[in-house]
Formats: sequence, structure tokens, C-alpha cells
Amino acid sequence: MAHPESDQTPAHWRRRTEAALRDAGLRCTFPRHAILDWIAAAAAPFTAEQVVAALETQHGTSSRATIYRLLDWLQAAGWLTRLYSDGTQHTYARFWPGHHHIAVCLRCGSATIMSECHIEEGIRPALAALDFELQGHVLELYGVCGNCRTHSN
Amino acid sequence: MAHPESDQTPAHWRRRTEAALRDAGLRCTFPRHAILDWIAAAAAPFTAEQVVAALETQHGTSSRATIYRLLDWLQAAGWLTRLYSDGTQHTYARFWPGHHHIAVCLRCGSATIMSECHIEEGIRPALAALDFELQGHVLELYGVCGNCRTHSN
DNA sequence: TGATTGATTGATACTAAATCTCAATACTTT
DNA sequence: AAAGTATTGAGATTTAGTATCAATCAATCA
Ligand SMILES: [Zn+2]
Ligand SMILES: [Zn+2]
Ligand SMILES: [Zn+2]
Ligand SMILES: [Zn+2]
Repeated sequence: MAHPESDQTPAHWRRRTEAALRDAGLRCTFPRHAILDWIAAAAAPFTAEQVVAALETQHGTSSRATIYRLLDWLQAAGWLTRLYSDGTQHTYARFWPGHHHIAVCLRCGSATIMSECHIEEGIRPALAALDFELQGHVLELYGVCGNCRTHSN
Repeated sequence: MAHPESDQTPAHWRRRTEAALRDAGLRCTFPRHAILDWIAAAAAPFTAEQVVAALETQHGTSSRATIYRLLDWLQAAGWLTRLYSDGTQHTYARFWPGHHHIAVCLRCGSATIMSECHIEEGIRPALAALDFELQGHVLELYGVCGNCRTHSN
């Protein structure tokens, strides 16, 4: 497996995204460091404007344009995923390139990446009945994480 | 089953949403009629601004505010669903109250509602390993519908 | 080292989506 | 008819996100 779940810690994400930037021929500048640091430290999914607000207090880090640019790049490269959202702004969560799903805790907001996927097997009969040729899917899971259940219930 | 798929035609959706408005104590005004008519006739998912653009040519139907208000109500009541979208604006598809999924054709854009759902069974072992208590999920399917495959390929 | 080159930044202007406001209007009930 | 309530819509406003472009920075080369 390319990215065993045990390795998918925020710290590892932080190192891997920096390496990915370099591999893509992009520079690891000070503004980009600050953004990656903030994302790696985020306890829950976040919006671009949250990053803007968090970093604008730290004088001289990253402008709105730089933040939006890097978020777009990270998303396109698979290091962030945009969550399904009722709201008007995009919500991002740390991610890993490839096919994964996210389990979001409704209590603490933490997002866990799940690499296993058996969705298409289960839904195959229904799709066959519709004569629909499946090419991809989006799946997000909502519930309560073990940590929240043991600590506050 | 509350809404057998065979009954989920646009015409039926049109009648049922009008009844739902009445049941909720809301009035079936002329502007709302025009919006429901347009949505019932839509061949594919659409944005609020598409409705605005389509109806503003018909002089004297529905203002932007009325359109946004009704779309919000229909979505909250389960008669529209917002699709996962990379873009900036929400994309809506006709829906039915309850738990369903959408299969969107990447070629013609048509959206088919699927009432069957065996997602949670398949993913249960992986979630148990994470000690995650599942409460809900969002699943959208992408592919090519039978109609598109037979007619243009 | 200093020059060259091209990537990167960020202030600012801009666009477009979505919401808000509130007086005017249209129903419904008594 | 009068009173009371729901609805509308024009326009102002907010806000997310994009575009611009001169100034700056960093990597490589002479
Ligand atoms: Zn939690
Ligand atoms: Zn999957
Ligand atoms: Zn199709
Ligand atoms: Zn389901």
C-alpha cells in the first residue's frame, strides 16, 4: 500500500507535502511554509478564509492570493480534499493522493482518512439494473469518533 | 417503499412538491409555479443562477430572491439535493425526501436517483476498526448512462 | 561573486454568488 | 370590507474567489 494509514499523521503529511512541492519544481518559500504548518496543525477541516484569518495576524507571512493558490495546488495534487458542504465556502481536509474516503466526527470535527473502499462492489447490482457504467464516486461518512464517545459520553 | 422509483418522474415530482408546499402552509403563488415548472423540466442538475437567467427572460415571473428562497426550502425539505461540486456555486438536482443517492452521467449530465443503499454494511468492518460510530453519509456516483452509451458510442 | 532568469509574492481591483432589507402587494380570515 | 399575514422584488450589501502586475526573491550560471 502506498500510504499505510499508520503513517498518515499530520507530521508526515507536512513532510510529504513539502517534498511534493519540491518534486513538482516549486519552491518551498517562507509563505508556503507558514501555510503548510498551519494546515498540518489544524485539528479539523477548514476553509480558505480561516487560513487567511489565522495567518494575517502573524505579520508578514502569506497573503490571501498565496493561500488560495497553494490550497488549489494541494487539492489538485491530492494533498487536500474538498468536503461536501451545504455552505458557500469550500471546506478542506488533509488528504493523501489516491482513492480514499473521509470519516468526519460530528462532535469534534476531526477527519479520518479511510483507504479501504468496497462501495462499487455493493452497488454494482443496482447500477447494472440502471445500465449505468460507473467511473467514480464521492463518499463521505459522518458520525462520532471513538475518542469523543469515550471522553464525553 | 414510500417513493417507488417508477413513480419518480419529473411530472410526479412537480405535483408532489406543489402538494408539499401546501402541506407546509405555504402558498402556491405564480412565481413559485414558474420555478417548479422550470425545475421539473430541467434535463440535468442546475445552479440557482441558471434558474434566474432562465426566468428573467419570461417577464414578470420570479425575482432572484424568490428563486433562492424556494431553492433553499426545497433543499431543506428534501425535494432538491445539492451535489458535491468543485465549483463556486451550488448545483441542485431534483430529489425525494429520505435516503437516496444520485448517479450523474458525465456525458449528458442526467441525474438518476437510487433508493437502494448498502454502503454502511460494506464499510462497517473498517469503521469498527476505527471505533467510529457511523450516523450518516454522502455518496454520489459518476459514470455514463445507458442512453449515452447506446446512442453516441 | 555578481548577473541572469524565471518563479513567487502581495496589494489592490474586480467579478460574481448569495444574502439582506423593507416597502409594496397579494392572499386569507373574520 | 377590514385586519392580519405571507410573499414579492428591486436594489443595496456582503463575501468568496479571481485577476493583475510591478516588485521581490531564489536558483543557476558566467
Ligand atoms: Zn470526535
Ligand atoms: Zn471509494
Ligand atoms: Zn448520459
Ligand atoms: Zn446511502
